[in-house]
Amino acid sequence: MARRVGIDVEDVRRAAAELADRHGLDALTLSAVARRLGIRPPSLYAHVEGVDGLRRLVASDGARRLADVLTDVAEDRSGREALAAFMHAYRAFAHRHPGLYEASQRDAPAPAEDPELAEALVAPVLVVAGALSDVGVPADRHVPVIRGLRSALHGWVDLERLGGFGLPEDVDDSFDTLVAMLLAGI
Amino acid sequence: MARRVGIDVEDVRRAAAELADRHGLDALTLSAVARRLGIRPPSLYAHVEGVDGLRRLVASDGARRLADVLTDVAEDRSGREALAAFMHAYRAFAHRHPGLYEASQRDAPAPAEDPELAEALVAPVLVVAGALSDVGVPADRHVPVIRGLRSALHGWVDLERLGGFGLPEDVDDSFDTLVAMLLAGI
DNA sequence: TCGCGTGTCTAATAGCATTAGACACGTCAC
DNA sequence: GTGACGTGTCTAATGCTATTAGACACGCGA
Repeated sequence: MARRVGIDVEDVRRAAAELADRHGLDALTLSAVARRLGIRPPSLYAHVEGVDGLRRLVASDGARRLADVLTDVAEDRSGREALAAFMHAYRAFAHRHPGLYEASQRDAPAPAEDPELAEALVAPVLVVAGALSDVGVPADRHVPVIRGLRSALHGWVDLERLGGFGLPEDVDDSFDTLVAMLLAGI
Repeated sequence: MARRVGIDVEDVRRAAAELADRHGLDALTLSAVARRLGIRPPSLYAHVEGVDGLRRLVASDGARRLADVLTDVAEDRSGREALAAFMHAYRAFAHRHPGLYEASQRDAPAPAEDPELAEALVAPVLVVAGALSDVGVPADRHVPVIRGLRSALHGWVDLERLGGFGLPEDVDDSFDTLVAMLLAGI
């Protein structure tokens, strides 16, 4: 009555990511993942370090995929066009993968614990820094400006997730306004 | 062995708010609140509707207090000065009351369920709208601009809470940059 | 003084994470 | 081919959480 399936960490990651994206990060429990994989909850301890490990797994997956998307979208653009594309890609990722996105911000392992991930996260920063240089932002202002852009984007998608925009005005249009505001403010 | 204390909804609110601010919103459980009040968890059901009710209680308290602070700070100012003061007050509140702030964004009851709260939340919006008019933003652009400001502020304090700003650069200075960026972008 | 409502309690159920320890199965050495 | 070992599962048990049901004490008002 054992060895029914032969689960893999990759299987756990896939199941957890789908669960988080479909039912929210709060629904990401060991029990739910085990149910989905057809095994019992304690069996998961052979693959991840408890529920914290499960969350880290999803978080690093999400962070890496977000970083890849953001790096790619700005690859063959520059200046304002690159920045605008970057911002739209950020929001699009959060919409497509709400669970992965939330996990990537909440539970991402510290750089010291996952140096490979930390390195992957540098790429989009460099891309944005390049675009900022294109539009004349001096290098010593890159960090604060990037922090501001990141805050605005994260805040936007988080408020969308929380249902924070109650008024009937068009949300896509408002996002375009935010992009324009940020580009003008840089 | 009953009627030891004589707890009040206000007592529950106070205990819950302090717990959330000191140990994070995840530590806000019926068990923890009951322990702090010296009663047993089931006794709390006489005051709130389970853990969801507890969270709504904290959330509406936080939302109202945040709205009051924001309304007050911009009261005797106008234009850019009012907007800058508003933004700094927003961040300051989130720092002083991290649990209340997070709850106010995550668990605030829907306007239909708490009309009185919904009305209180209108005040800061009107204040900001007035300041936007001061600096020449047409009324039909107020909603998208306010959404953008709110996103940037929420994203900033959320990333601060999550420990998202890893680099050594000064965070206060970066926030000033964000304020300047937003004011320039409006 | 008696009754009733308020606010507490205990007891019990159920879901979650977690640890300990048993065991089956495939693989690899011989 | 066979035996041992490691991998990955299982059951059993513990503890914490929320929640419901139902008992009961206390004080206030009739």
